[in-house]
Amino acid sequence: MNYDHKFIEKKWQERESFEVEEDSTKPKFYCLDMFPYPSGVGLHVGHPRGYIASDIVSRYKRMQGFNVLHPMGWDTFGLPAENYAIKTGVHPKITVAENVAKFKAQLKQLGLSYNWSREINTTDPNYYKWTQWIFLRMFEQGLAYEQVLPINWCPSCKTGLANEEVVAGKCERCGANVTKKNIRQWVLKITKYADRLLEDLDLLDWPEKIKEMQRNWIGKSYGADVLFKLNNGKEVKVFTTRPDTLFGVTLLILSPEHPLVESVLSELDNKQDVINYLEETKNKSDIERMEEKTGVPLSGLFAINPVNGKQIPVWIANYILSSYGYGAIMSVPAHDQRDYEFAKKYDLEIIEVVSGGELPYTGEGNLVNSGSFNGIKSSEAKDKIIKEFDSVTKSINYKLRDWVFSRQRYWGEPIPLIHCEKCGIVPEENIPLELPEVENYQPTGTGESPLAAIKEWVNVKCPKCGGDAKRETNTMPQWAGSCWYYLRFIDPDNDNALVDPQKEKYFQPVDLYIGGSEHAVLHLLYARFWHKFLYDIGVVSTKEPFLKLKNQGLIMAYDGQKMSKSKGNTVSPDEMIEKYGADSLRLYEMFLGPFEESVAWNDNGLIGTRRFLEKVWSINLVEGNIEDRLLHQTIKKVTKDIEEFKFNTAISSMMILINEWVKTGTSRENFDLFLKLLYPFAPHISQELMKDSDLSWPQFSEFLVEDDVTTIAIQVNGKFRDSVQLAKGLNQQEVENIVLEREKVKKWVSGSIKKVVFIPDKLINILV
RNA sequence: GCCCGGGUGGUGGAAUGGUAUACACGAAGGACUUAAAAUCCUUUGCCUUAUCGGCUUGUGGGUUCGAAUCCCACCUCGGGCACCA
Repeated sequence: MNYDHKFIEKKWQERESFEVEEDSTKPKFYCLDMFPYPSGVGLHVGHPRGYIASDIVSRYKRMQGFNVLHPMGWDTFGLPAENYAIKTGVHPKITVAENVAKFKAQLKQLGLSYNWSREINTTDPNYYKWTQWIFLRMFEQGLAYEQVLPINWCPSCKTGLANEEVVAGKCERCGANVTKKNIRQWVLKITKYADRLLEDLDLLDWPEKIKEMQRNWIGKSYGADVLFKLNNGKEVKVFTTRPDTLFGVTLLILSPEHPLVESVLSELDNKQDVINYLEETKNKSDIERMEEKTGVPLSGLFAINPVNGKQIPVWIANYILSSYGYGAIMSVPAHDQRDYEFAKKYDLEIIEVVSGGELPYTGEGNLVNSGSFNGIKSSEAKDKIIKEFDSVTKSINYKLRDWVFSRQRYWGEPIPLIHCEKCGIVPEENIPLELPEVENYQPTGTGESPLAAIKEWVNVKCPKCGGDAKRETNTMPQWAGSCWYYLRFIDPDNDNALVDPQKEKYFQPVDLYIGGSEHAVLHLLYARFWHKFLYDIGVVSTKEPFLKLKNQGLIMAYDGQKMSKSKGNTVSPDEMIEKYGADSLRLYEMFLGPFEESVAWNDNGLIGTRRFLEKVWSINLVEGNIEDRLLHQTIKKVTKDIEEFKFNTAISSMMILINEWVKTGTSRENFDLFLKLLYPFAPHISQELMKDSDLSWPQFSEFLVEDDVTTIAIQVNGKFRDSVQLAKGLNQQEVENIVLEREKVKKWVSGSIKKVVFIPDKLINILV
């Protein structure tokens, strides 16, 4: 009988279902994939790599007796469906439903063992009711606030963006150059959690790389605030990490957006120059602004250095960020690369205060030109200077910015707030506040979303005073729904609570989370923030949502490029499944290379795993239950490899076993043990061939794993010359006697033996 | 510029101080076949006609009885951050 993968895979996919018991007497294992945004083009072979790995672990854990929660859902708010609606007029709801159906069918074909009864969808009002609920709780606690400030603005998507969504000055979604726009927006106070988000990284079993990226993103710096008095009586505060260089300050520089600039304009000798400069910088995108350092003095204004009373000029410059620190700096050209460039360009004073090297020197050294601090090490001078001067105080700064949370687009969760002239901002507690139908999806570009055009939705009565009021028309960003979805899988149909506390205690945290590393500072940081907030208000019982994280490497196209529809280099899993079967595809994706590294796809590789399964299919069964050392060594190896995410070597060790059995045949009992090893990787064929109905993970025999003979490598002067099979446990003298009698060894050993290095059961090295 | 991670046959890769190139693909030769496909067998790092042997894990140095593996310098590829004071 031939191996008919189509028949077998259909049969077992119809037969198997994987619902998880809510039995708290059994140990649980929560194994989660980052849920996808279902795009219109469907999956390519790169997508399922992570899903296959999580499926292997889920099946393996079930076999070990765990109650495995392994759900799947859909992250369906966002721009692609909305842009498609703008182009075609088809409602995003319809597009999303089609795409979800397509993705689901593709995942099912792969034989992935999801708990489908727990499926969720972020655009379902029963789901986003709770996204809105969390927002309202944040609003109550003052963590969601309204502000009008220049923020990152994508002129192509016509919406504001969070810092995390700007990549190298470009919009993360569409690649357009990001500009600044002054609009009203809702902001979440993620900075309140900066320290906890930083410190709790230590609790996590995550790739060091991702943790480091989050640390850098949070960007905690220790230093000092310094208060400079101006000659007009006003004050400017700056942040510095180098209070030890205070005697070298030759300039005070403000960002063009600094509030002081506006207020001193009339006092300046060069008012028109400054106005021209402000106008010029305002019209530039971030990228243009970063091209060259420029600045202009505020003539007539000077500041007094608090450590030595020295008068220094005040400038504005384009390289000073308004969003970091206080939007102003003390400039020390001798010990800062940027300040040095700037001072050279405008021929400004440079004073060396730390000795140690060519300027600009940014390292440690002894202080010079620093009055009574001369000769002190710069590392010690920091604290001494802070202690000495009242206007210099210890301070900490973060790169992390609060999260700009409103989008001027249609396809997102409505922000459940009402603006009342009398009562101010009033929460809409009648949730879900559903997204209304709209005729025109086109973003307005005015700072309002298309929802603003729907008068009957916008105009409401104030829930507090009953007077005329208007709804907030901004929507939530892409990332809102994915901030807490892992909690909803625990209790997807609960209408009274986000999640039942008992169930939450049982299933949380996620034990294993698998997904791409592109979410390192987006989803993974936002979700940790929301989780910590939910912990604070008693909704969840753990400090962190995801205990262990694994990032799958990308699967590159045959040409070494990233797979994408536009490059036309994608490979469809459907085609591969049709031709070789889901089991072969699953094996191949895991066999390709180390899970966390990116690898190039090659259709031909599938032939190898298909041949392997055909060999498995036609193994000769022989009488008697032979004690099979290789089988038990394979059980040990596969078990260890799954635990360590080394799926490629697990499969290669199974191949070695099967290559042996092709020659020798094996017993029914031994074959069933092997099929259980294969089951997590290739579930359909394994079940088809298995006779044993007990699907538990096989144990290896310690006795059978150990060989009683060993191969000893023989080196002469460190060079490998020969090897010999010997019984285990021989001592050096015994091995030496045997080895020195061998012809090959005699040939190389001439003259007296100086030294012998002996590693029991492994190696002998004779030095002559 | 700074911070991570890599560089091993024709290809994907294995080996994290002890026989480098497991496993797989591809290629070459052979068997079966009227023929082809499939399957099976053999060979397959490089140099040397072959043997004997020598060389080989990006490059150069070092530590060690012994280095792909540890240390130093450099080259190179990939990812992240990027005026964060």
